[in-house]
Amino acid sequence: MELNDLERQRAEKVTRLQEANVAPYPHRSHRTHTTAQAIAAFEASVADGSPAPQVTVAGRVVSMRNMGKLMFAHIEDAADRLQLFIRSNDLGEDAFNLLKRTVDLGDFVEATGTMVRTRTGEISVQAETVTMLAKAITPLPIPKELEDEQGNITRFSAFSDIEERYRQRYADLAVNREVREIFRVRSRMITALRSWLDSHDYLEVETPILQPIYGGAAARPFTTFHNQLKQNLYLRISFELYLKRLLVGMYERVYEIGRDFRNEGVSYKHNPEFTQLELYCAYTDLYGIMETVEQMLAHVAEATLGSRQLSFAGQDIDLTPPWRRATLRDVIQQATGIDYVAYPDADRLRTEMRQRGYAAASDASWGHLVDTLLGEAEPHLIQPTFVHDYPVEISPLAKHKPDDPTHVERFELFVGGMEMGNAFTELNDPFEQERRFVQQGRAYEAGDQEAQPMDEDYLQAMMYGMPPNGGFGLGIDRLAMLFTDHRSIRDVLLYPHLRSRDQ
RNA sequence: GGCCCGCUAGCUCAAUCGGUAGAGCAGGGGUCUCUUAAACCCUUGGUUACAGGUUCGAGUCCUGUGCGGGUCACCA
Repeated sequence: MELNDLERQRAEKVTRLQEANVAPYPHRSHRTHTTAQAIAAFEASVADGSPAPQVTVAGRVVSMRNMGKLMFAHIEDAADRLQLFIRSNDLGEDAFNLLKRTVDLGDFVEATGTMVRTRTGEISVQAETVTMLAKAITPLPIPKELEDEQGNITRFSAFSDIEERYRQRYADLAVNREVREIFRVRSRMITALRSWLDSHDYLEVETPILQPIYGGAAARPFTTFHNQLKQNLYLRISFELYLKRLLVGMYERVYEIGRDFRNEGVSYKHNPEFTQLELYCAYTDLYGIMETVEQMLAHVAEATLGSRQLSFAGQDIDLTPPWRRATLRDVIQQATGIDYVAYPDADRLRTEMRQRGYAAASDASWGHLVDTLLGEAEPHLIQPTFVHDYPVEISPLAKHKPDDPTHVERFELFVGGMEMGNAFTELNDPFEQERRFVQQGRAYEAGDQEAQPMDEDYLQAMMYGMPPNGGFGLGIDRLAMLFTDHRSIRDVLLYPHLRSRDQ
């Protein structure tokens, strides 16, 4: 370990404790109360006139005010802070002086004593003993805080360097309480999703992450290799094909929450690995899925935030069903003035787009150009909106509309200007599915690296008969962004992907 | 990948036209038995991201590299 000056001073304090026969890292704590429980116990004793409770509390030292033979400190545990009122008289001179010479901000300590109210009215522990639980060596950037009459907290020189916060998330979490809350919200949100799905007869399953053939989405995969089997493998880009095989196997409602991996650009809304919910439901279709999604997410919002209304990027969003439904054609026409149906091939659509001042890559297929146009509309889709009826070219796993073979029964869900999810009436005709795979193969050979490879085993499954069904995929990270009002996916990932830094 | 911005003490930030690298907090030494951004006195701490260049002299100007942020492209 290479230590800087401050760390060296703290390491010396470890030695000082050892010399005084005090363990700097004792095996266990003897906490009897969390800080909140200690305060509650004190208030209860005041209410019924019983003697003030004796407690042992534990936590990280987050502030200290030393006054010679008297010391005030706050400790913080997972939820709250509590003041320690430490007097030389109560501890004994030796113990008090040792504490004074060895304790730093950031250390974990335990204090035993009686709950009291100090002269300024703050509920505190009047400590009889203060024990080191874990000496911190690297100083944590714990900011000073000022709380006004209304309880508003002003922080001074808070740890705010974005890069360091991501790289050393433990330090970020330790000193920025609101960051801890983000991940509590995220966890509640996922719990609520599971609970809703479980109570609607969905079975949670797990499917392979290491796959010999990837598929189910338009994306480039990560590749890896099994040494002993000498087998090339891909990290999954979606769960879709494995989940739909389970409908062949007579489960009617299945879902999985897990990680997808896509070997693509990193941005404020893309991380190389991200969390996805996919669900499949037999005997329903795209329109049934719309209702499922509305009900589910309205429930999740209430269970997580206590409301169906939320605020994201300065805009009020209402998740109360029913949600707006609009065709892709209408949405694009409203945003760009272009009716893509009137330009049914890539050359004509490209020309029209360029005339109207939109970028259109020379090598882009018609489907990609339509997708580019959707990108123009996306930022305007603030309230929850099901954008439905997509061109078949960019939807190889969806069933076409009964009256229009050029479009499929598919929607993408947009909220807050972000794409949140994607759903189809799932294709279950093995002959049609084979033609779509062949078409994708041609696209791949033509240079589309996101085209999906043929999956013979998936076709085999479908040939045994797959019930008509609807499926839905939801970006959990993006939902977390929405629920916590953060515009960067990195803010809702505990450990976002970052480049390695030179040592 | 293109373009723009950033990187200075443990943390948050200064540093004028290119002229001795500073402050607050944290740390160390003191005073102080009801403080709460405690206060007061003294004080340690720097490869200015890295490598090179221009210059008598570079945190500052130039080139390159790294990392991050933004944006465009890509990406359902």
